[in-house]
This record gives sequence, structure tokens and C-alpha cells, in this order.
Amino acid sequence: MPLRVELMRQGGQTGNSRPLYLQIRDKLIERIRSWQWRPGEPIPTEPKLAEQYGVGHGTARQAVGELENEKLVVRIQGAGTFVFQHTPKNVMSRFFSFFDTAHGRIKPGSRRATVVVAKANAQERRELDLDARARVIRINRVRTRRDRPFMIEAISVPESLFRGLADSEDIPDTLYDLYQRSHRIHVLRTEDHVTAVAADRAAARTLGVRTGMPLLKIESVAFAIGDERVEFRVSLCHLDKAYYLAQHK
Amino acid sequence: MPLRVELMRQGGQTGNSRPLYLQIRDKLIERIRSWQWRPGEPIPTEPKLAEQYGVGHGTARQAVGELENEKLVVRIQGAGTFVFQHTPKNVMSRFFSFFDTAHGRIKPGSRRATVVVAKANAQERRELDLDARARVIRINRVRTRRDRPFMIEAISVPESLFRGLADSEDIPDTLYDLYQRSHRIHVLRTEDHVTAVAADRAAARTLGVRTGMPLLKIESVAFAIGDERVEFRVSLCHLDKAYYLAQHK
DNA sequence: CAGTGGTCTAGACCACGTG
DNA sequence: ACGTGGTCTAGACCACTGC
Repeated sequence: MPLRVELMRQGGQTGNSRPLYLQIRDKLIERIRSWQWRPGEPIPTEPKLAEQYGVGHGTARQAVGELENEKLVVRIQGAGTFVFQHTPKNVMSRFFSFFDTAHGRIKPGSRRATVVVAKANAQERRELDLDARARVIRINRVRTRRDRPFMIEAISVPESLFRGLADSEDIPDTLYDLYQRSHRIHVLRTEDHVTAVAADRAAARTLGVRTGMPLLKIESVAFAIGDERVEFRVSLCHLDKAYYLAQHK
Repeated sequence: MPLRVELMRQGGQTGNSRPLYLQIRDKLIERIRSWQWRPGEPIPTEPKLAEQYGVGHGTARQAVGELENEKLVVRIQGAGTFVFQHTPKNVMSRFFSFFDTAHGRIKPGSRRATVVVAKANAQERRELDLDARARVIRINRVRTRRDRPFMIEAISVPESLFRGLADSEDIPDTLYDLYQRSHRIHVLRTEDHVTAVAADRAAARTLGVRTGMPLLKIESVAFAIGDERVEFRVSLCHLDKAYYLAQHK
């Protein structure tokens, strides 16, 4: 028996007349967020969604179009509509915005990753919206470029959302695909606060530069479905013949 | 007599079957680019566009929707659809991405603007796609924050696109609205290359910091309709309790 | 109140991917 | 060949703006 859902029609006297396609959008997002449809899996076809929700196919289509704009699904003509799946490749191209002046996007390596669990400090609590007693998992590592260190990353995530992450054998180059695969956390966007700082003694030694050398400092928060803050990251970069790319539209 | 335009219908045997709504989108963009419809002015209503191009209203609507996504027009329900108009306010919020750690977006002032015309150097020719003999207009100025210098801007634009700009009485705080108003150049996006550098003697003196102080350096190219490169800008910023914001989606 | 853009429907056909 | 998403049509009604 086909599932049917009641929606607030425009004619309703409640004044609660959010457009049908947005109400359906919300329900579809919830079905993705709740893991009913998993990354890489097809969602029902547009005619089926139209039938399930008792609307015309144009309206169902409009709802799916919203999900597509928010990059929650990918439509492939002739094949179907699939829940967006983070992969190392697309995570890199979407969220890793460091480029070599001559040779395109930097393909970073990784070194010396350490993982610890601790009580969240004030900055972590603020950036991740945590309460005073919350704990975080901290990942520290050095990223390399042509096998030489160029960036120090200090990553903090709420322990409550990432149970088990601290026990991981090793930390892969890209995390957002891991977050999605293993922790059902679907990162949709990041916000980077960028400044320039002088290398302190420790950073200088790690990066192989002189103390006082100008470094790019990026404080970044990642947001998941529902604009939930799920990761705080501080990166210190020594950019030699390289740059950080930002676009404004 | 109503204007009629011939479009390539899908049935056409040429194999040239670009969707109607995209063909119409192109024609609408051209009418905006050519100044037939000016910034702030309404474009024809959707029923009129449908009639002009001999398509259903849904198709005309889809074409206008594309323009809206590209921020070339603004739709206002009940009123009409208007060519997007840059204003100091919206230029700031869209393209000036410097924030005070405590108090939101920085509202910069401006000092000591100088304007000169010269032969384009190698970097300008590369960034602006100019040939060897091309000339540029260079604007140099110091931007202030709470009345103190915090950023040095060196702006270069092709003389061929900005005739008369060099004779301007004074340079306003925001340029993209001026470019649109006085030179018919509609900036749609910018691409920023960000690095950290040490302040040299001149920069340090201008910004009131010690030589060697880490500064944010931003090399930015502005693109207009048709992805034409229309401005190259180098900014040197001393960010004290402030940051540059970038978002990735 | 007339006219604008916004939502919704139903149906037709096209382009494409898969089996 | 079939089923998917993509395009296009025609018509109805709603929500909003401005006269």
C-alpha cells in the first residue's frame, strides 16, 4: 500500500500556506538526513514521489530541484536521482582550495596524525555550539606538498557526533567522506576565517621555515544538514608559489 | 508590431537542439549586456517575453529563472523583473569580505587615491588578457578602518574599457557600481588568490606596522558578463582582530 | 482593481542510460 | 525496449505591488 502524506494545501484556512514543493523538499531532506536513503542510493523516481505525496509531477520535480541546488542529490538523466555521496575526489575539489601557482590544485599528503579526546576549550565550545561539559576529538596532522610539510591542521569535532572516530586505525587524507560514510554526517558547506600570522617556534620547526615567517591561518567551521556545526579546524599554511583560492559571486 | 524571433526548435534536423529556454536566456543576456535594458529598469513581463519569442509562458519563465540564478536580474512578485543594479551597499556585502572579529563587516574608508595611466606590465597583461601594447588605468589607495589605515589597494583596469575613468574627480568607496553606471561593465564574480607575505618598508610605513609584519595579500580578478576579465586588484591587509571571509559550498 | 511574478496541474514528447 | 530525468505547452489560480 502506497505511503500517502498529508500536506497543507494552499486553500487551507490556517494561513499556513508554505508552498507544497517546499514542504515536500523538507520531507525529502529529512528522509536523507535520517539515513532512510543512503549516500549513492537512488531516491524514488519523480512520478513515484508525485504519487506518494499526491501532487502533480511538476511539483515533485520542483522539490527535487531544490535538493539538487543544495547539492543533497545528483540527477542523472536516464538513470535516476541519487543521494550525494562524498568521495575523496569530490571533497578535494569542493573544499580543499589550495593551488600551486604553476600546476593547479595541490594534492596534499599527510603525516604524523595524532588523535586525542579532551574537554572542549572555550573556542571549541563557541565555534561548535557546545555546552560547558562537552568533549571533543582532536586530530592533529601535518600536510605535505611534494613530500615536504606545508600545512599544520588542528581539527576538532564533538565527541557526541563522532563516537568511535578516536579509535580509528589511521586518518585518511579527506575527512568529509569518512564523516558521511561512518558517522552519517553530511557536510554541506564551510566558512573560513583567514588571517596572516607570524610562525612561532614550533610551527616554524614543523614547516621548516624561519620563526616569524608569514603564514596563512585559516579558522574553518563545517556545517552539516540543518546548518549544524560539526567541525572546527585551524590550518597554518606556508604558501610558497602557492595560494588559497576564494570566489565571490 | 510585435518583435518575433526565430529559435531552433527541438524538432529541427540540424542536431542543434540547445533547449529553447537557454537560447532565450542568451538573447536576454545580450539585451542586458548591450544596454538595451539598463540597470534598475524592468524587463518585459513574462507573458510578453513568451509572446515575443513564441513560446509557452513556462519556457519564458524558465529563461528568466536562469538570469535570476546568475544574478543578472531581480524578480519582485507583483512588481516585475528588474536588471540587477549594483549599489554601494550591495557591492560591499557581496564583494567586500573583511570582518571585524567582534563587530561584523568592516565599513572601510578611503584615503590618498591616485590615478595614473600606463602601459600594462606583464602581470596585468596576463591577468587581464591584454596584448603587448595595451594600456591600463591604475588606481592606488589606502583603505581605513576606524580611521586608521589597514589595507593598500592597487587596482588595474584596461584603459580600452574604462575611457574617462582616469579623469574622475575622486574615486568612490565602491567601484563596481561606478563601473556599471559609467562604463557599462557589469561585474558578476571575483576570484581571489590569497597568500601571506611580510610587510616591506613602504607597506609597513603606510600601514603603521613594523617591517616584516605578516600581511594578507589578495590578488583578485573581477569578471563581467561573458566571463570577461575587467579588473585586477592587489590588496595588502593588516588584519588586527579582523579576518577575511571565504565560503565553500 | 489590474497586472505582476509564484505555484500547481496534466499531458505530450525528447534525450539519455541501462539492461 | 523501457524507464529515467529534461523540455515544453496551456491553463488555472494564488500572493503580492502599485495605482
